[in-house]
Amino acid sequence: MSNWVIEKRPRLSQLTTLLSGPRLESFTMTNSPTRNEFSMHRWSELFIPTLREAPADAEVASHKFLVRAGYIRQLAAGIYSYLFLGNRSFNKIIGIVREEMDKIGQEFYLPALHPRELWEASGRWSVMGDALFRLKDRKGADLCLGMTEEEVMTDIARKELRSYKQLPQIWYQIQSKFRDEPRPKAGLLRVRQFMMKDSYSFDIDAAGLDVSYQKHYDAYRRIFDRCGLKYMIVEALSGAMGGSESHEFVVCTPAGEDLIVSCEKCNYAANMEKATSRLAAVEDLAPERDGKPLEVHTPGQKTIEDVARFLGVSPKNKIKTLALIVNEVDTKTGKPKARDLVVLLRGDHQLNEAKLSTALAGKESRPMQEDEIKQVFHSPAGFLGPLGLSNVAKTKNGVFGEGVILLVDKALEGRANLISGANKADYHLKNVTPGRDFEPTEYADLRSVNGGEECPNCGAPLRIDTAVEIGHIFKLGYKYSESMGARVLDRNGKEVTPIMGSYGIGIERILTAAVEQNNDENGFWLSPTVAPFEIVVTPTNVKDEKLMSTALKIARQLEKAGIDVLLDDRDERPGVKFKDADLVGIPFRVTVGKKVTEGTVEIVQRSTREIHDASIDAVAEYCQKLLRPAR
RNA sequence: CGGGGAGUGGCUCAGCCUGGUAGAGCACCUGGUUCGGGACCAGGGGGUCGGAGGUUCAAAUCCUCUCUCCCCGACCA
Repeated sequence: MSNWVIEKRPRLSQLTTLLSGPRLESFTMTNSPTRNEFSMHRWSELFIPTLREAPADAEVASHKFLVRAGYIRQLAAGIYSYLFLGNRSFNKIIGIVREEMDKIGQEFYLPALHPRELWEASGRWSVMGDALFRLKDRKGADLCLGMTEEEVMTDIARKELRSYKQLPQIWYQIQSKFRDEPRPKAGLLRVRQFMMKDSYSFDIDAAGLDVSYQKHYDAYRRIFDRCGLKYMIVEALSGAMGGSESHEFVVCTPAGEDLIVSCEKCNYAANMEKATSRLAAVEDLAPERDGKPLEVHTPGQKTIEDVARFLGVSPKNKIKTLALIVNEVDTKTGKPKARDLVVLLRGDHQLNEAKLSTALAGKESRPMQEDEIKQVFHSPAGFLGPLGLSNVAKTKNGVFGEGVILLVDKALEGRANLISGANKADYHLKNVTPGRDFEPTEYADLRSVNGGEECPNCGAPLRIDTAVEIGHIFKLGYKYSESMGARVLDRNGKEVTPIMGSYGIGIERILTAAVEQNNDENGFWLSPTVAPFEIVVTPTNVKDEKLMSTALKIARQLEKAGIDVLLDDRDERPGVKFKDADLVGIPFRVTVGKKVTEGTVEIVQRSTREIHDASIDAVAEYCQKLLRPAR
């Protein structure tokens, strides 16, 4: 019997003895250079259920390949099990995150199950709506599953932090998070349970927060670099409540759901919720007659395009009028109340709901119903405009006064002789000039950027890409520390509220993005730093003792060199083994085949398909050289 | 929540329209021949046809209800 059979891993019965015995610590399963013979990873003994075909319900590449490669299996909509390979890759990603985070902060492990009271203290019990998983315990008390851990972290801070001397603090954890997504999709891209690294910083002042923020910015770059991702850092919306700065780390891929605006020339990049652009000048129409608003008959012309065509003008000279209702809370009674909101945009522009929400200090809005429109405009939809609105609200110190809120996009500021609806069926108005014919409550940036518009920094054309968000950092400000009552004494013995930052990384999104970024028709490849194994050693025929002993020898050499190696010792035809090796994401393959008689084996790079011949004794050295750039 | 689609062996699917008691390919098990890109031959195991109710002598197939999954939209610090 050849020696490789003798050295097989112990059977389960032996294993039990080993695990209960004193050698427990030597039987670890991680990538350890001191691994013993027992821990050699042999494909024939592992559970790596590869599939020839993708499941019918998989659409995006990462979903298809992660299932086919035996990384994951679906348990329910948006809930996945990670099998052996998936978990290994996962743990490597987490390892990198942990190493880099440990350089700037301290790891905690917090509960996933939170009491209602905590989320009521921050106000998010009601704000989060259906996205929050809620449950009751046996006593009927309300609990929820954490989506993020601002509340828990801030709770610790408010109970423990007393003095400026204890600041700054950066606390992080790596934990399952739960979100009851209305529509989970695309495999691991949008799920209901996911692993997240989340960290929180507590500083005495804004300058301190800047430092904590920058530390995260730098750590995130190191993390994503080490994971081998090609990513972008873009400006993001910091939220309506007190936030001042925010960046998203994104990977561009058609499977993504975020829209990213970036400049082709300079380094300007922002997500759609935040992006702005410089607009090319538009020529205003010449005034007609006396230049005052003038009714024109426009029978049945309801859409912007209809009217523009009918009157022979560009949509850029038209005002788009949107009728909305804002949900407010009455400051006196504390009861919810609805308020009319009219938004004006240039005819060819689209409303950006995130920007609108910012302009409304975070309040939610919805389109008006037909009867509400009638009541406010005394006109059917399709012919709405700002003129004739009664009781338009004024702004005092940034606060809206009583009346209808009229928000006008900045692209309309300074324009003249525009066309708007006349608030009368089948009529529009010419010569409408903002500031003269009507006074807005406020001008604001409310529109979405279109591809091809000019970069706000340098004027070069902007492009729009879809992307996956893999990390997000932002300055929270005082939102949680204030509402939950975290206070410390400063240098002067005065009580102050610490300023916070919050920072997240989606662990499965790193894996997903990597697969999206690196795949072909046969499978995908990962950076050696996050691949479940760095090298797979593939003897083409396991019944050939010469091949098999050589393969085993090489695998041992590689392990001794500290390389994470998988030995494909299955009694399968070479084609099957090659196909599987191509599929499962391992970046290098050592093929032990017919060239062994000449004393060489092949080293195949999965990404490029480059083949290098190496002499059997020099394989380890060669592989180390290949792996070095990634490590 | 609105619209669309799909649930039949582990995977991909056929059968349903026109009811007669379930099939293919792959995977799996045994034996044999093979062995550098998902082999071949022979034999074999495996299915409450998503669930419940109804119609019928008889239901994967027709009817009603329901559950689940996928896609588009709404939604999404």
